[in-house]
Amino acid sequence: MARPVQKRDEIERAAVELFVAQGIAGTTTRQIAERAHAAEGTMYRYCRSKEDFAWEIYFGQLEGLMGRVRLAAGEETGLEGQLRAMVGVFFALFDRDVTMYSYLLLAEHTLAQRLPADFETPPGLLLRVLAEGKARGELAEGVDVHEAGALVMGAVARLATFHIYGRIGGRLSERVESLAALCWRAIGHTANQESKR
Amino acid sequence: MARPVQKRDEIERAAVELFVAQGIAGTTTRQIAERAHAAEGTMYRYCRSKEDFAWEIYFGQLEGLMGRVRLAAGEETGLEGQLRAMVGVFFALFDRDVTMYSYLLLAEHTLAQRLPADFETPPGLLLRVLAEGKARGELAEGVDVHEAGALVMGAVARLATFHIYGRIGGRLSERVESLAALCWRAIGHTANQESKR
Amino acid sequence: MARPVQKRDEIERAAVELFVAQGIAGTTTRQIAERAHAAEGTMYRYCRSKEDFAWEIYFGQLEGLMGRVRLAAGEETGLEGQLRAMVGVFFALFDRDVTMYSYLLLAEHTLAQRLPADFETPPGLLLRVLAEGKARGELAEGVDVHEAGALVMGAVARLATFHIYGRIGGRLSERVESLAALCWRAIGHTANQESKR
Amino acid sequence: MARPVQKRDEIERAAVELFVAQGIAGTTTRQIAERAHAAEGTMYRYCRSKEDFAWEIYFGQLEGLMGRVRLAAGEETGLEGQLRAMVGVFFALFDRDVTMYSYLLLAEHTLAQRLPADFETPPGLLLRVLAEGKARGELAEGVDVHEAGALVMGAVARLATFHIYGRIGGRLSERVESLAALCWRAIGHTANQESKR
DNA sequence: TATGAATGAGAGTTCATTCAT
DNA sequence: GATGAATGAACTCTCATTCAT
Repeated sequence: MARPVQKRDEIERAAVELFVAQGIAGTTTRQIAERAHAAEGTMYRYCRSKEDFAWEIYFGQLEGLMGRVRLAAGEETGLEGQLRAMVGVFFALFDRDVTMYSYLLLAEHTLAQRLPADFETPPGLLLRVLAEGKARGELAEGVDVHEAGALVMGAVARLATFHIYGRIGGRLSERVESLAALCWRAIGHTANQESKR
Repeated sequence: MARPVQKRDEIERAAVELFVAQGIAGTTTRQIAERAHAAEGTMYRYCRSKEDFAWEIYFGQLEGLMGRVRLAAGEETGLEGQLRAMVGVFFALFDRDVTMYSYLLLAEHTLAQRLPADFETPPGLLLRVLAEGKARGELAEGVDVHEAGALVMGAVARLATFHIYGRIGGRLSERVESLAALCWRAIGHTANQESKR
Repeated sequence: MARPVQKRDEIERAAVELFVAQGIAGTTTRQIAERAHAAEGTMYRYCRSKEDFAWEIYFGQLEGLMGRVRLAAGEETGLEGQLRAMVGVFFALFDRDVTMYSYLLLAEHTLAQRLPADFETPPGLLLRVLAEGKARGELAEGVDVHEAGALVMGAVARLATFHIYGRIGGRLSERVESLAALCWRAIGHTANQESKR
Repeated sequence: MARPVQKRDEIERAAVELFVAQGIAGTTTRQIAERAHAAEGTMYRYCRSKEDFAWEIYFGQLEGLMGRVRLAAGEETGLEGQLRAMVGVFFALFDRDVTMYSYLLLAEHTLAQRLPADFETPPGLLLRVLAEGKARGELAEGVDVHEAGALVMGAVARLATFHIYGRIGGRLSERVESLAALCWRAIGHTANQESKR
């Protein structure tokens, strides 16, 4: 009977953009309101505090991302395929919404601590997948799961950073194959693996 | 003449610890003073503003780190050795002072933009070293320099994160060899490289 | 044509209850709306502002009360009877609607100043009645009208307060006789008065 | 070594004056600061919130008052003398500091609820003294303690109100004798008491 | 008539900074 | 050099009020 909700999405988007550029604590509610062409009070219809708002956006997006990553990884049977699929999901998000990707990266240091203890994060899932792959003998001999995980997760995050800071251009999706191959060469068990070292 | 600049170090340390835990904007001068057992006004004998303080610490530490990285890389001639040496410097800092390592990592998103345009950062140096190595034919065929850089830089940063969040323990210095080897298998040119793929 | 001004009463009641519990300034329109099961904007169909609303309720109720007090006092000729009648009216209101009684008491400090200069308030009427009684020789010798008024008005107000805070129970109407007698003993002129002191 | 505390008293006084005139919720921190010739932030060196500030002033003053009332009542042995002494303390406070007296009166409706359960308030003490007097046979026959208490407490409070609103002038201390006598006539047991009624 | 999303002035509070001591 | 009381701009958040539905 009253007017329909109109401003919520704009405010959320404005907030994320500013959070990414200036940090959460460094962003003022006035800046958010201005960028969203809304009044300062309006965002408080959707949250109890700025921190709360930041958290809800983070959690909602992370849940969605994790769902997609799990789905993608689940469709593959081999470790190599799983890694490629996961990288693909991350880079797809990057290409579709750099800002949100950056927000998830940035919020990791601040907000991830508030996640429920049993919530599986991207690094957590990756480490699990690698451990399972190792159990199936798909990891190269002597490779530590955590080092492998750091390598893959780090490569994905860093390549995104390189893109954000303008060191590379184009779509990250186009680099899924080559980056996954790079990683696989480091950690994967292949037929002629034994001849190495 | 005894005890000049007595409180400076305590304040600096307190500040960095809090910056790492809460972000720069999220840390108050009062918190810093309390943790350093100093008065609120004291830090202003050493700087003009909180942001200034954060910047000076960042810049000073980064300069020191870069000096050591350059030195270490300069003592090697081959790319493989250079990479191992650089990883060694990063992990040595981590083992000696996790807080400062974390601060440099965190400040990258905020303060790195204020660096002089010609200042070479860790990723910048790494990419240069990789490019030079590639020119010497030391990179595996078809490997993109930026992807290689993302992989190495990312692996280093992520393994530190894993340590900070308690996924792994021990000293990172003990992992220099294995992590460098992992990276090298992904990107390095070796004799039996041709047989791969 | 059915149900005109449907929500007004509910809103008015909710408002008074909250005003009594939290003060007028301390009560929000949202609280009123919630308690009245109405929308936030609805009360503005009945008034121009919250303060206005508080005032209108106060003035309307006070007018009604004053009418009843005047009527009751007018039916008596002697001072003793007049006082008893007035106390009776106050306590009748208390028993019928504690909330409204409390509201009139509370609003005295805030809203009474906005009353027209010629508006007769309960203490004003009481003092006038006492002064007229004194002129008829019905007040004990040497008794100051204002002190007598303070005693009667104060006793009435305080006994109500005692009830509200749970110090006494039962209906105040049952105490009209005894309290009026108490007061009369203090201030009234009786045959054997001279023997006192 | 830093400058000495200078503003606290001015701020407290300004706050109480405004609280009395406009209520606690109706007074803004900006108004307090202006009236105290202090900055807005200064009051937050002495309290955690405006409500807190109001409470601390209330509690401190009430404690002091109760101490004086108890002392005064304790110096008397008969009920009549005790009542006169208590009225004296109340009126002495009124004459010395009307504002504070008014504040204690006003805050009764709002803040008294936060008092510890075992805290004895003025009405509480009065009722206790009356009950003890009654046990000693000093109360007139058939007089209810609560009605007597309401009469005394109410008379004291109302006379002050009459003064505040300009109905009477002069010092209330000069009325201690006459008001106490009035009250005593209503409730006290005297030799020729039996002849009454 | 009633709703409740939106508003924005202004509230309470924080906090980087200054400066008398 | 060091202190911490004081400052006041700017912050987060509230809430009386408006108005499209």
